[in-house]
Amino acid sequence: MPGRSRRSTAEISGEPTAAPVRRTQQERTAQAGQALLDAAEILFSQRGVDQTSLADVGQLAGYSRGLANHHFGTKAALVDALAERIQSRFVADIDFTTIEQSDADMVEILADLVQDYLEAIVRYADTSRAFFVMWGAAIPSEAALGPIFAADDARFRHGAETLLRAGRTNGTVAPDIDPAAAAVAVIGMVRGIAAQYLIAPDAFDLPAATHACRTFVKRTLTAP
Amino acid sequence: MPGRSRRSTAEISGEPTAAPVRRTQQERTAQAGQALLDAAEILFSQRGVDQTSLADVGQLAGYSRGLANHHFGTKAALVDALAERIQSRFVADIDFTTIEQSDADMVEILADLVQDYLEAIVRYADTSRAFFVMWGAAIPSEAALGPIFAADDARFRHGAETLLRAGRTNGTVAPDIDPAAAAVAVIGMVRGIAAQYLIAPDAFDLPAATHACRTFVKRTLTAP
Amino acid sequence: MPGRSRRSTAEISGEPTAAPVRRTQQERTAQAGQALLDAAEILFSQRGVDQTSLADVGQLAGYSRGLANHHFGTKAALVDALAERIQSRFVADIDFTTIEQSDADMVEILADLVQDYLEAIVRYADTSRAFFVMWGAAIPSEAALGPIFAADDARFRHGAETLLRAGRTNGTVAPDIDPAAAAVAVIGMVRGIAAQYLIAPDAFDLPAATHACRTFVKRTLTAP
Amino acid sequence: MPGRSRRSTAEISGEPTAAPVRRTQQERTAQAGQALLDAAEILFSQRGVDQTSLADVGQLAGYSRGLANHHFGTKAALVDALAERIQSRFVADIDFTTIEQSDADMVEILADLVQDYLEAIVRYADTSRAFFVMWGAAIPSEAALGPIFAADDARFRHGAETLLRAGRTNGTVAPDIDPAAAAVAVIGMVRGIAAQYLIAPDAFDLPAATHACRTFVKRTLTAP
DNA sequence: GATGAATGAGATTTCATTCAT
DNA sequence: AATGAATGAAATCTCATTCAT
Repeated sequence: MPGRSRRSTAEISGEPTAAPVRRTQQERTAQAGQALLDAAEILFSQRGVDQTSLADVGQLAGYSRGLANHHFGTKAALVDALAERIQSRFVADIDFTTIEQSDADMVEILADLVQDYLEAIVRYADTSRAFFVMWGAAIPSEAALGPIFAADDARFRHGAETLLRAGRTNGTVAPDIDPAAAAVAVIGMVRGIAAQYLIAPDAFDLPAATHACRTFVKRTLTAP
Repeated sequence: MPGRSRRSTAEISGEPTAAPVRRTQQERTAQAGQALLDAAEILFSQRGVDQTSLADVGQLAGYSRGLANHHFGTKAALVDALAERIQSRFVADIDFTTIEQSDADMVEILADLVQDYLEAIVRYADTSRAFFVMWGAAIPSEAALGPIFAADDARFRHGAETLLRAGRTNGTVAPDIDPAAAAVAVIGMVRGIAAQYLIAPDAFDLPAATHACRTFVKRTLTAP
Repeated sequence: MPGRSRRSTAEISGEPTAAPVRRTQQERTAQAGQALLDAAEILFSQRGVDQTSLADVGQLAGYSRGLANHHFGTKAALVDALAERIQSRFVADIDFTTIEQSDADMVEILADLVQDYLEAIVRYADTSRAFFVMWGAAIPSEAALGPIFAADDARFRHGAETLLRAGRTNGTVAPDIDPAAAAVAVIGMVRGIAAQYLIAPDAFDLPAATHACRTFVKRTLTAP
Repeated sequence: MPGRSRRSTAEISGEPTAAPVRRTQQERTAQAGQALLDAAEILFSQRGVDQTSLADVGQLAGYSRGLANHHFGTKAALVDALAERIQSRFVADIDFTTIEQSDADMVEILADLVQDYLEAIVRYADTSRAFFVMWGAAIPSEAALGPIFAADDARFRHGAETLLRAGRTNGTVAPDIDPAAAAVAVIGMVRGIAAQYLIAPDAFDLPAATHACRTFVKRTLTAP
């Protein structure tokens, strides 16, 4: 999920948006759609996907029991739409083409991204939890969500791998590092830390773990 | 999940066990219970917890539609029992009291455990997937499974932390490492790699990622 | 249904009519109404009344999801309107007052009508099927359509009875025939043949059955 | 439908059977199944298939809202089962092999069957109406019931055709009659009369129509 | 102990109808 | 006049749970 850059200011309210003045049909529809996704996000984060009914979503959004189904057609479509929205909101806005030609310290950049990600988990706890709930629901081998989250994981790994490859080229990443394998490990580390945190937020010191995570990235990957 | 030591020989059949020689009632009950858990493990790994009915579990186990409920009382009890069984089977059989007095290289031991864990994921794919499915189901803030898996995570972290603390004492772990925070990161890394693998087993090279994971552990934690 | 005379040229398009030159509002409304009925006819014949939604009707007619309801007010009104239209289109254009004074062979006239009817079934298959679908829907004792189709059946029987009565008067129909009862049997025969055909058009030879039907009428009713 | 021989004494109660003492599971199930079909028969005859919910069926049968679905799995299965039951109850118990070698007057036999059928319609009005309701529901070209009732019609036609063919062989049926085509007409006649009657039982004199029907059969088919 | 029939709550989904544009 | 968004009732179907055998 996250990976959003530090200066991002996007807002995720977390509260069902009260419907203000309405204009065109299109706007009404778009507004309803967002309110429904906001509601789904909260409910998924609290109860999980399967324990949330479409009627609950519609009502928390301030609409009728039937609207969620009317708007999305099926529950699967709602889940897809929410996954899509979270992913697009949190996709790192990194210009990889620029990076590939840069002389910057790629390890430092990666360490910052990792830190951003883990800090975003706390800041956008509902959204993050909803994301991880869906990520977990994607694990069963026959899960419909599987391909969607597999693609998301792949995109993330690819981003990290690109950074590492650029770092090997410009000499800031240790040459004996396998970029693809290290990307799996780094993405795994942040996802695994986030999941532990979301299951039991008070069980450990997240800032300390975030710092440890930085240390892992920097000590292991920096060119000697 | 795993963390099981290399020499472990525990069996996870994955198939409904054919009933052998008949013994006492108690043994028959225990056997039925194990067969039901075996079946639940497979179904959870394939479809997830909510998409699996108790009737399915009973029938895949080779018994009646009603047995799973009769045996466990409620579905929640079955889920708990399975979580319990997987956790107890995979608990690392490490003698921490011995370790604490040892002067072995704690980083090496940890690296081996990490590798064991990731190799076990492939070997016991059904069991592992069932575990991660339940782990994911524990993320929603109101999830009944939350405390169970929070405790499991804590036990794991505690094991790693104990190792690291012993390593700092005997000088094999870098003194600037925070054992608790590093434990979170290491456990996160293996769990996160495992989850990525289970969502899309063919998306990356797991042995390479396992090697990268070892590298992270050794480079970051080894005393200079 | 049918009973239409051979020279009838009424058109039943079956396709959503493409809107031609625009005229007055009233004409546009009437045109939309016809297009909606055309669409309903096709859908009823394919799926039945209850499996057809008003939105489907509007869209097949080339209009919006909402128009069918807007135009007819309720679904029941649309069904009534379609029943009405089919019945009025197919009403036999026979001048009974003329016939009653005629000395034509009434058995021959009836046999021709019967044949016309069965030939029209094939020619206007969609319309016919829609009619029989609604006729079937009129059978339940509490069916709203009951009275409508009861009246239609009665009109048909009355037509046949009038012919037979005239035939008895002018000596072309056997005197021992009960006109009312024979009318029931004749109408039943054509309706029953038509229904069998519509349920399984390839199950028998309709022209042969039509010929057999003529034979029944002529042999039974002709005065000796 | 009918065609049942005169001496048949099978009972069709038409009232939800009060559940008496229960024995084995199998008997309980069979009893529930019959009670559900009895209830479905009544409801279908009153309201039609689509206006009858599975919950209504269960409750009229004296069971729970959920039983109809539990027992039959889907609504389509219930409809099939009822169609099957009515057909098997009313299938003419005629020994065709005997008939084919007989010297009996086949026209007389057919006329008796036709009369039996129409008299059964009145005697078993609920069952008959339920049958015709389903027959009507089989008319839409995409109806799932289509094949079921097409097969039933075909069986009936085949029975009549066999009689006529035997009659041509033994000289009791007019040689210029096409057995297959005449069978379509005869079956059509009784079905069509029955349908008219069920739509409006008071609109005409059924005994008179039955007599007319006999006349049609005898005058048309008897060998000169 | 084990089976499976029966219950009934709850979920998704469809759709006629109402209402705002 | 026409569109289509939104509502809410109702239907089918699933399934944990209870109960009789």
